[in-house]
Amino acid sequence: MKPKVIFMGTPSFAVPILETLIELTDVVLVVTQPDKLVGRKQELVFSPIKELAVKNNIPVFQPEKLRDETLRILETEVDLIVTCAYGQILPEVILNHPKIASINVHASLLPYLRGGAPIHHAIIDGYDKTGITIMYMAKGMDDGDIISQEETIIDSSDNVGSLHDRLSTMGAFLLRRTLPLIINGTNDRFKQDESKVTFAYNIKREEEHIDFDKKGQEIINLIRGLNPWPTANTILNDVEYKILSAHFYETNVDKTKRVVKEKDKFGVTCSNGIIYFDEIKPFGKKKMLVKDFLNGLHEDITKWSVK
RNA sequence: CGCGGGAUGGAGCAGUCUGGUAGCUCGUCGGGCUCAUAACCCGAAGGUCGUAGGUUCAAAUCCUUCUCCCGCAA
Repeated sequence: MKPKVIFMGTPSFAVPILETLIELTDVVLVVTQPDKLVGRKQELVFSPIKELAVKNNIPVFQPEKLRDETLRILETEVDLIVTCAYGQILPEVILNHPKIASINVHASLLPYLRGGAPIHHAIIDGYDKTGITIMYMAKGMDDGDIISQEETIIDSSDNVGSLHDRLSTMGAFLLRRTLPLIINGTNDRFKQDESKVTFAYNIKREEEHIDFDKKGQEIINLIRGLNPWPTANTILNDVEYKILSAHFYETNVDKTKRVVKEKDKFGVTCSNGIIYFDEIKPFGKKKMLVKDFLNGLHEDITKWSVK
């Protein structure tokens, strides 16, 4: 007899988790964020989790505010609630509802990086490793007891895209190993070390703007930590450029924040060297290699302002 | 009809306001120079200027339609 499960999640990161649950358990209800009008055409788009649920004929529940619409869940008898990147806080009545437990799959090594953007901040904040935590849910944000963890090294070639995909797969594997232990009650359970807590809040618009007064490695981490989404930006000659990727050359610079150009590459000076751009996206254009960008440029870029 | 940007040889662009021979930087191919080269020199191929229609002696350029791409906002 498979355990009955309610799954709550929204983005593509959670898809392998739900796939694993569909295989190992009886998923009786999927809760996900409401469909959104998206893009220039304002098309109504299902979340990736809703797509998967519909494909598997699983009922979908999309409350605008879960806090005010708990009934549908409370009247569904289940053994477990599993969440992964759902996007809303769960009221305590829901956490306490399942017979066995409410657990969460979180994309960091808790107590590090509690919050909504752990993958981005793992790179932006310069962590050398991160991972997946499966945990009991508690009232506070990501502060419940830890059940199992698995770590991965953050490579210098990693960006949010590669790390996201790796952690997403890891999350599904860790859940596959941990779930049977939870069901038969033999899982570990230990508290988070509150003295080591760090936070990974959602990225704000202004945080995407590159501050060239900072050190090179910090800037590179920001660019990597925002690629492929939402991407770092800078304003050159009063036009916005998205910086998709770049590399850092440490050197003494006489003064900061100016454009430098050499042969087929260009960049901007920072406090301890030069950030050379590799892939950029000028306003209104597609992303392109710096080499291509310079080919089409017919003016002295070194006179451009940097904001 | 939410706001704005864009579409020109394989890539990135200029030319559009002020209609009059299709241009630039690369790439590709051929040849040359060189011990050699991603360097340099010479030459060549490659575009119905996103679509459809209109104005005109003449449209990449002016007017109208549609399609697609990109960013923002939600």
